Amino acid sequence: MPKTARSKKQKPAKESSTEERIKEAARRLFTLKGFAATRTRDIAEEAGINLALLNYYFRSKQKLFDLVMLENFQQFIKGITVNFMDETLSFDQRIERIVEAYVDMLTRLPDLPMFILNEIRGNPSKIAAKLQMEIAPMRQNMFTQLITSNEAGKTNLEPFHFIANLIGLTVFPFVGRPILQRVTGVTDDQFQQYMQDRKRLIPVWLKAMLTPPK
Amino acid sequence: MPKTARSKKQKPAKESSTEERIKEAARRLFTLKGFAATRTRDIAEEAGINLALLNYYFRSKQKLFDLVMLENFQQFIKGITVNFMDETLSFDQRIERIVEAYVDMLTRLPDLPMFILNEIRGNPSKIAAKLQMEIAPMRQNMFTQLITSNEAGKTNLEPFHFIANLIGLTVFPFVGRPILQRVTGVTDDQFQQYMQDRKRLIPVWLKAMLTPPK
DNA sequence: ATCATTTTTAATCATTTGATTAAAAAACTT
DNA sequence: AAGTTTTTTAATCAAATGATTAAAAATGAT
Repeated sequence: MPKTARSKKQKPAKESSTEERIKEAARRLFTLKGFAATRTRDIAEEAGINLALLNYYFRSKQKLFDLVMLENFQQFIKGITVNFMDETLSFDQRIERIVEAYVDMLTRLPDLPMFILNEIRGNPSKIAAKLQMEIAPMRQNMFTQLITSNEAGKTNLEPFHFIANLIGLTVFPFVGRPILQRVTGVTDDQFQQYMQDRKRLIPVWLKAMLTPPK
Repeated sequence: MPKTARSKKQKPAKESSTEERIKEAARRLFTLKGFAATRTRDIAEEAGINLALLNYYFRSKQKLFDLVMLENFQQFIKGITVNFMDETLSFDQRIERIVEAYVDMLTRLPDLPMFILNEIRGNPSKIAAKLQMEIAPMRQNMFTQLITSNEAGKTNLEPFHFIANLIGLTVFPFVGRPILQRVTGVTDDQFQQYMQDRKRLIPVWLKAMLTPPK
């Protein structure tokens, strides 16, 4: 048995311990290929360990997946909540921060959104509850701002559209990158530069959408 | 052997022939769960046929998948090309038509984009060539329009951003629907209505983006 | 050094899964 | 009806795959 409940020995924190190596190998493969297409033997090979160790540390493929999934998921929503709940920022500033945080996160972890979207589709209910909990306060906050703004006559955009546009403009280029790069013919470097540009552009666009011309 | 090359007998066109039933069952499952997660036995059950018939008609799971994949893919890009190459339409009109065609298509086949995105990610090269071919003329056309428009000083938006925004605003709500509905708390009916609204809104937004305030 | 505990390995198991085969059933031809 | 072809089925195969086991190796404690 692996010493789960920290027993006598000290564990070297976050080092490249076997356990950590397996988890990171699993994260790479699961995130890239999904649950069904990932073989436990591939994970073992990627981590450079014996197949049995995977089960020794994590009991089963499913358990390992759930663990990775949870961590990926938390990573994914961290960007929004942190910035959005900062009461010292104006609405516009929050949008700027969220877009920036997201572009940075997606630049580091470009496969994350597809992974999340796939898993949510596969298990509509499993993640759903968690998601709703974590995101509830932000939703409340953003809705309130938009609705009062609408009532004041300054804007006239449904919160649904605003959120769809915010996420769509920010996340989609990463999700659809393979198609997008083919269609537009941009190089990897150019793509990265465009993503950086969007940090500045998306907030401007979103603002423009809030006050449509006609 | 199945009579592939139309032999003596007449095949009842598009009826619910066994072959067609298998293909449609396969399409549903492949599109919903992806290649790896779909079992041939599930397809057989969904189609209400014996497992061996799947191989009798389509040789292998992979062959069946490739067939479905190709048809899905053609379906997916049909909407753009048809409308975009219509020389009698203005640029603005083309955008309106594309958005409308896409929203309608995605309303009918909401799982298609995730399927395409997943498969392209899995086989970067396989589909890529086909995609590039089919889309090349449209790309040429749209780029030309945008670049001349930029040079004339009327706009100043990179074609890359324009295309990313067009696809992002149109396709993403369908891809991210599970998340989006949770976050915003809208019902299925409301979602459909919002998508219909977006046919009108997206072209307006895109136009607004082309002429940014500052 | 000796012993106990933890970690790692090779071998193996049991199930799942894509595919095949041989025979039965159905459809069609004459 | 008899014969031929096409379609369908049940049974089975072979490989892949998740998991387990028993023993070896490594690590730590006394």
